[in-house]
Amino acid sequence: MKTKECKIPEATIKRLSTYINCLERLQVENHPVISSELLGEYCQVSPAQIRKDLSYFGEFGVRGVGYDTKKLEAEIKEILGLNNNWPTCVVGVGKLGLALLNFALFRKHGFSITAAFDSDPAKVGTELSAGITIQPTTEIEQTVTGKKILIGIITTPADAAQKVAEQLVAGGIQGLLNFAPTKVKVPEEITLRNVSITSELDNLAYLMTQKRRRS
Amino acid sequence: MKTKECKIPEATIKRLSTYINCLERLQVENHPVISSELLGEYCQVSPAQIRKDLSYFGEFGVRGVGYDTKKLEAEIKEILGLNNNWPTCVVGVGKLGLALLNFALFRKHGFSITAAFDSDPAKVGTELSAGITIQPTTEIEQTVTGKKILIGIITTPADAAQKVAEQLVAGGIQGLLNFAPTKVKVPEEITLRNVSITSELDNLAYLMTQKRRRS
DNA sequence: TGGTGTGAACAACTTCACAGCG
DNA sequence: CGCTGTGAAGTTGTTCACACCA
Repeated sequence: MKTKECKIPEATIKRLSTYINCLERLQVENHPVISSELLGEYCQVSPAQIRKDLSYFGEFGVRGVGYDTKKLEAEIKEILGLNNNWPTCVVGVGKLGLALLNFALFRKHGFSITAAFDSDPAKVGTELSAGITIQPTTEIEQTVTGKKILIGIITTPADAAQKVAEQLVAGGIQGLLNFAPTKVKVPEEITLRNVSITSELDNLAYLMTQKRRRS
Repeated sequence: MKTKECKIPEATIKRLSTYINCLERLQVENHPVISSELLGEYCQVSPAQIRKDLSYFGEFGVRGVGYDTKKLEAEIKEILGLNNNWPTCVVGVGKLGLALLNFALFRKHGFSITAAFDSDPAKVGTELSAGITIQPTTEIEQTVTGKKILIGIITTPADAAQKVAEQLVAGGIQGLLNFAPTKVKVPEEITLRNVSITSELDNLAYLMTQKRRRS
């Protein structure tokens, strides 16, 4: 056992998240116990990789048997901090913003969206599900502070992203997930992830072009 | 010069995509030429990394000066294969699907969405912008074949994703981008990328939990 | 016996440091 | 003189192979 809580590869964290999804599916399909071999097949990761990933955090398996799916899922959620409740808000209620607001999996992972903002006066005042009403972006700072919101999801157009990020920071946000197609800059005490949807497609185009050129 | 077209790190490809975005912004902001130093600041990548990334594909800069922003953008687009026209379709016209259908940046990168499918009879027949009408998922195979669609974007719920993937493959698709929160499996000649939105948030939660525990 | 946990070998990626050129 | 292009050094992440234990 090591349980050294530092120097964990970022890639490991990314995979932990996919293990959760697979473990949920495995429970539904009535697998109370699973080996790293089979789990690897399910989530397309090598068995050695899975064992290594888990070994950073402790010993969760039983030798000669495997892992208890339910227990392991709970352990990973604990590791990732998904057992907390994370008050979250969305800025930019376009199609993408709405998609995220309605995304059931978020709630299951501990993220509860408690506010939504948009700069369009026509949208402001619209009641979304569960008592959330779209507020104007001018109220970002005070609402984030008042509701103690910790995570902000930015789904605005590129040109609004930086300003919105600054408003969220001013309100005391601790983490930001930015879907706008431009990178935003925030003070380094804020945890930030820039997600680029286009780059995924670009990547696909590159791989396909390679295959085409090779043949 | 090397121009060895193999063994390019996947991370490099991901970054090329972000360079394009920055270069576009730089042109708007009237920078005809840029050094790796400054470009690095813009897209939050080290200057050495940028030079190394580009050196895999050729020599695009002028020593003592820097890179021509416009030319470099064009070169990178060529490298990624974004100067082709990629006929693309979307399966699953929920909020996320609609967001992608309306995403202007896709067209700029050469992806033209030419069909949309949904299993909900209430949605079938709805005309989206530019002459695209939502078709039933039963027509996936024949439409993909008929319109010679090369890329499929899956934005269905998890339980429909695998079946949809198989229908797209049957129609002759060459690349798949899967947004459904489950991994799909396809023959290995198909280029596949699974995108997990939840895992981005999970990642954020982990990083924030770490910070909290440390302090 | 069978599958985990893990150090040690290996592979991939990033940074350094400086030669080379406009 | 300044900034690119790049081998070589350093760092980070993955796979191997086997000890160990239910």
